[in-house]
Amino acid sequence: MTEPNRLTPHGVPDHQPAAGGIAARARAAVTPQYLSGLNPEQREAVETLDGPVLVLAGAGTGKTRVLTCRIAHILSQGRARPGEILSVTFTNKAAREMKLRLGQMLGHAVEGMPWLGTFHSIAGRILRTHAELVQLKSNFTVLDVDDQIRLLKQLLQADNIDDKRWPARMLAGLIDGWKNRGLMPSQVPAGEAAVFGNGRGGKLYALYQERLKILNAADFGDLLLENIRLFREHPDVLRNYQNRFKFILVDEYQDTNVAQYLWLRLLAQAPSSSTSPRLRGEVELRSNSGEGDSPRVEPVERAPHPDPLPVREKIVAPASPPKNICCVGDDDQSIYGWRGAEVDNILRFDHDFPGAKVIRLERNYRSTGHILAAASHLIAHNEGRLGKTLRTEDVDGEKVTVTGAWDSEEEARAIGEEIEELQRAGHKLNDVAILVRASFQMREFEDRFVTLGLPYRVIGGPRFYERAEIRDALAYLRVINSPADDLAFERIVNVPKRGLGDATVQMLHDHARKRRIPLSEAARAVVETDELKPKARGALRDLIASFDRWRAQSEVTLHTELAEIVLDESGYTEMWQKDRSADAAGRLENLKELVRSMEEFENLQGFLEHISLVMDREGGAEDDAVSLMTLHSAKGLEFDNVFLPGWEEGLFPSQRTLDEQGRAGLEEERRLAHVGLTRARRRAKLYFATNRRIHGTWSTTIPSRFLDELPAHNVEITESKGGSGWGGSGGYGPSRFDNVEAFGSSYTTPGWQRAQANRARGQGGRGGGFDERQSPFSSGRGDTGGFSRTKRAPMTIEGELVAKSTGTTSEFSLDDRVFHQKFGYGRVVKIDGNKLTIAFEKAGEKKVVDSFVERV
DNA sequence: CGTCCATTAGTTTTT
DNA sequence: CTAATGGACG
Repeated sequence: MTEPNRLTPHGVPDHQPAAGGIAARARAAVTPQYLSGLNPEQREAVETLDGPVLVLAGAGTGKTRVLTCRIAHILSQGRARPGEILSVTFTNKAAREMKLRLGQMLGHAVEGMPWLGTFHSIAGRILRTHAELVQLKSNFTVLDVDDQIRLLKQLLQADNIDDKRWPARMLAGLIDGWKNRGLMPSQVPAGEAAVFGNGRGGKLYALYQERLKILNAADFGDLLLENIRLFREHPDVLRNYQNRFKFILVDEYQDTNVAQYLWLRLLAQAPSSSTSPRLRGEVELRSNSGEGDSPRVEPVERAPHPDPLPVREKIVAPASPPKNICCVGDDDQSIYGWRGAEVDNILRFDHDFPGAKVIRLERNYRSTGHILAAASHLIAHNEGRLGKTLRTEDVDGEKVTVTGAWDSEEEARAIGEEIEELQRAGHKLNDVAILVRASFQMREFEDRFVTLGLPYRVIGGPRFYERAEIRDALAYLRVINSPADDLAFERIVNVPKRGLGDATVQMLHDHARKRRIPLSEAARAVVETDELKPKARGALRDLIASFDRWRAQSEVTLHTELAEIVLDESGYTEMWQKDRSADAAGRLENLKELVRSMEEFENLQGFLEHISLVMDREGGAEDDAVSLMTLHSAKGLEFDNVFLPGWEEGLFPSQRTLDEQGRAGLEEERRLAHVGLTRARRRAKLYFATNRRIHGTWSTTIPSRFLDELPAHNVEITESKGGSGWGGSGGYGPSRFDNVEAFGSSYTTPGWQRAQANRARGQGGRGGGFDERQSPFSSGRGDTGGFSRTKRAPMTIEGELVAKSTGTTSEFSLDDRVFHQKFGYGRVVKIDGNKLTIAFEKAGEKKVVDSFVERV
């Protein structure tokens, strides 16, 4: 119906012929062609080159187009050369897409943008050029998560910390969190450092950093953090970059964490003459907290909303002309808060960059009216937002559908059938996506699709370079390239099996530590002694000889050939060829792919430097298949038909997020729902199941509150097409539980009984309706403020009761032994109306509402 | 040193 | 219920 309008909203030349470079075009017309296709707001965002600009770009409003056009504009106006534009994205995919689009727009006039890339790749690149200044060598290794954990395990062992009680994984998470917040070991608040390993968390962080330096390695967080340190300790280096970058562009600004923010801030400061007070401020800040364990002077109080750098306001004097920085983002699509992203960064942009111009892009070119209205109405329930109103000129289209299913199996069956129906109606499977909250939901769909013979592909999952076989292969190459890479050496010393087990490795470690030499060197020495059993000694000798041989060959052989030789001679390929398991063939295929991908790089060194940062596999999208992915990985994508299963309390919004992040968590979940809905161009279909198996046991669920928050006018309740259903009733709506009731007396499962009990206890006969303002189902419910609803199962946020059930006093008494679905068994220690404080045997003390526990 | 069984935990994910 | 990890045994 509206195809033409949707595809090229304003005749925007998405695939402009590459002919006649920008210069020609600029000369030819008053309005260059790349500008003529933009709407007024987009155009303003592109043409406002001076000073700070914040572009609030809602879903589907042409964000990437604005960014690329802006770059084209800067170049064609002669305001900067390609090498003077810093343009950062979060993912390689986004960076690649921008490069591609720029190429299309500019033809071959520009030989790439050297400073267009991800935060990490650009920071890493800067770091490599000045590695010595931060105690690294320019060929430092970027550790993957696996190496990181192994290194931490070693530290824990050396410190005699029970890694059962204090898992290395947890410490890795903490350190990552600190790095995300831009905190060096000395800056970690004492209280936080103490939570790990009986107060040794901070010390371990410091030890870990020390070890990294010895190993000539950096983890992902370091790429930014060490870069920040570099800039702070060496103002001359910083000034060099400040001068170089005339324009800074940032994509997905809502996802920046504190470290990225600080990094940007440093670069965005106006380049200053040598003795700028601002710069001195920066330096002093550093020298205060200095290296080693000098007393920490700078203030780091960071509650409740952490100010990344309290001294900041003094550092950046608003007086100086602000840098030309343009950040593009959408606060409503911030879904990575749990990973350290600070929505705050976008919310306070004009505070940080005084005089910033804020431009809103609100014209949506993607979705139909109903979908957009549903998404907008839903997200309007969030409090902490800058506020945008998306609008479309598209037709209303089909209403968003909500379908209830008996259980997750039926949900999968129903969606499967709908997809087949779409297929029969001539839709491409490539235009269909299923977006789930959590990956465990995918299984059911995969099972179903396999039965149906419906082609599908899973997006996301383990990344290419995270696969064991890829990391093993890389480890071999790393050892060849850098013999001191202990982590790599340790990884492959016994892969494939050579009879060099823990005992041998342990002894190598001892030796290496005593002599302060790398493992491979220790191995060389130990082989000369009789400390090892002849068998192990022989195996180790062979291995060392192999590495010597390969290293010699690497001087004269093409790196791709070398890789083949190594994989072959080490017996690694053979190991997988012998493997009879199902995925062995795929692994061999991946190894081939790895070798193929090496061709893009000059040499081994260059390949290794980039592999961990830019390697991601682009799965063959050639075949027509349904896409199956999490909501998170769907960001930035769009499909004609989007299925959104699992809209149930506890799953979506995720109870865990609510528990851990409270109100902010709920808002983030809601943004996730908003992202999900706005992925759809033509059809958005929501589902909830009444019963779902979680950790193997069935439990009854309640429709998501987000369903209630949809505007009734744009939503249609449909019947499950899955068959067995609930006796063909109207599905979701005021009557649906009644229907179930007639049906359900034959059910005797605990889950069913619990559902009955809950209903009887004044949760009402309705699990929900739509927003009452417009809801045809509403029956005088309370407010819609999100938290104090009455017909909703009580939910707790941060242990606080956010939804009251009835006002009656509790039927529980002190010391009662109770059972809670989530927390298990416990004892009542305090009663406050219907709020109980219970000491759970496993989960500790929690405040819960009485209707969620039963006496046992 | 390697294999097999038991125990345990169990969102979201980029770089 | 499953996948992954760790400990005990051969």
